[in-house]
Amino acid sequence: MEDKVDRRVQRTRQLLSEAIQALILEQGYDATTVLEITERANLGRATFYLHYKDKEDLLLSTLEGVFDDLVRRLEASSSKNWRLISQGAIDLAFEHAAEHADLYRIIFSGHGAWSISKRIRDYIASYAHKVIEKAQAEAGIVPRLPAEVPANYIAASLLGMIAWWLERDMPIPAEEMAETFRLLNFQGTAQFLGIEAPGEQLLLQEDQAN
Amino acid sequence: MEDKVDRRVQRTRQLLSEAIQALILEQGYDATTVLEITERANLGRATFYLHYKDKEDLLLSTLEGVFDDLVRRLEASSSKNWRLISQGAIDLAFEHAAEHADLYRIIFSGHGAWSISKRIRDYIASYAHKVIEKAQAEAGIVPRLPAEVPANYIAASLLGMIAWWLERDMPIPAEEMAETFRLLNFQGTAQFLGIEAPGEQLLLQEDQAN
DNA sequence: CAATTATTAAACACAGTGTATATTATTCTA
DNA sequence: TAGAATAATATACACTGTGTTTAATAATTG
Repeated sequence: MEDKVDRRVQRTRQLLSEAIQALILEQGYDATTVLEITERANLGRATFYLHYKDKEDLLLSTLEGVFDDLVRRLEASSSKNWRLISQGAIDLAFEHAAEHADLYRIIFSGHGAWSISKRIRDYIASYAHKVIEKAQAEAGIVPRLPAEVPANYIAASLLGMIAWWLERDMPIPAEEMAETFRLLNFQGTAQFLGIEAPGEQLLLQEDQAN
Repeated sequence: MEDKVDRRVQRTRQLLSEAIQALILEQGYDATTVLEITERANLGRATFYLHYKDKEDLLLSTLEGVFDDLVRRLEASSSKNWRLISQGAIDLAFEHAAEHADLYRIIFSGHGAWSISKRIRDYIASYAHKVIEKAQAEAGIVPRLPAEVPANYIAASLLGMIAWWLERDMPIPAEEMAETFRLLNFQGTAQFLGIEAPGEQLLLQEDQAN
């Protein structure tokens, strides 16, 4: 499609992108300088400023790509059935994180990537928002809370689980994590405490130790 | 107790602490310089380095205080009954965030405060870990997951809800947020979707719209 | 009051940033 | 494949902010 971009530009951007990723993982965001990035990429420092405003600009445009990829795959997996949608989206989230683990680590490591992290969270929340409303309409449920609240709860807990999982170097396979997350998120944590949840009268069957 | 600290030192640290908070809220962490901090505090720039290594050092020691306060209050509210403990801890978390909203905003705004944010999360997770194990032992439940997983799930979702709540300028009172969090966290989100949760055969009674 | 300790301004070397320029190298395209 | 267009480069420059040192001054302590 867009073959009009000069090869040199493609090459330069690619090299800078790779260099900043490697350096951030090695030394952290703050410790990484533009000079180091261009040295690692084997480019002149002035070249950097031909393409990016500053370090953050380069990092954001690097992460942007991964985020777009996630969005594309989520939209592509859309089906009519919202149950399958939410099921698939959760699978996809963990798969995608595993696939781009290094970049996700940069995102979750906080520095510099905060705006991206927030955008991902907001995107997931709005995605969850849609699913919730669709499901509620279908089931004829009268919402007890504005959908925004559970939507953000879902986004925060999902990202939190992914962050924790990556920090621990993914000790559990992605599918299992997705399953575990569904268990915790749909059913709640009460099942682990052997209690009925407070506030609402909801009966939970609990496993009995034998 | 520790009255041995020179008044001038107390005053200087206090002023620097206040100055950096105000400036970060006004301009963000990165944009704030040591010179600006000392000007705002009406102190010489050299004085800064008599007390702190750098900007981050000052910020961390500022936030440390708030974190210690939270921990102290959590330990103080300890009772024998773990149900009350977890109930009270959640209330306390939202109250404390509301009370120190500005500082929490700095923490959640990512920059510079990441290590504090992580420490708070880890502390909450270990707190939840203890509660889960106590509850499981008491109820004779055979854990289906290592307690670390639900513990981190709880920590992430709690902090996520607090962050969201502060970002939206606390549109809901703290007690209500705590109640909402308990609802979502203990019972899960399935109740909002009108489904039984997947993976496990667990019967949920759902509200029927009339 | 005298001793101690904190604050201060000033000057310094330094690291990193972002821009401008003239030259060289690569690529596009006709 | 030659010529036009564009990209990369080295170098130099001004600038901002950092962190340290020094010697003089001020505040606190006992």
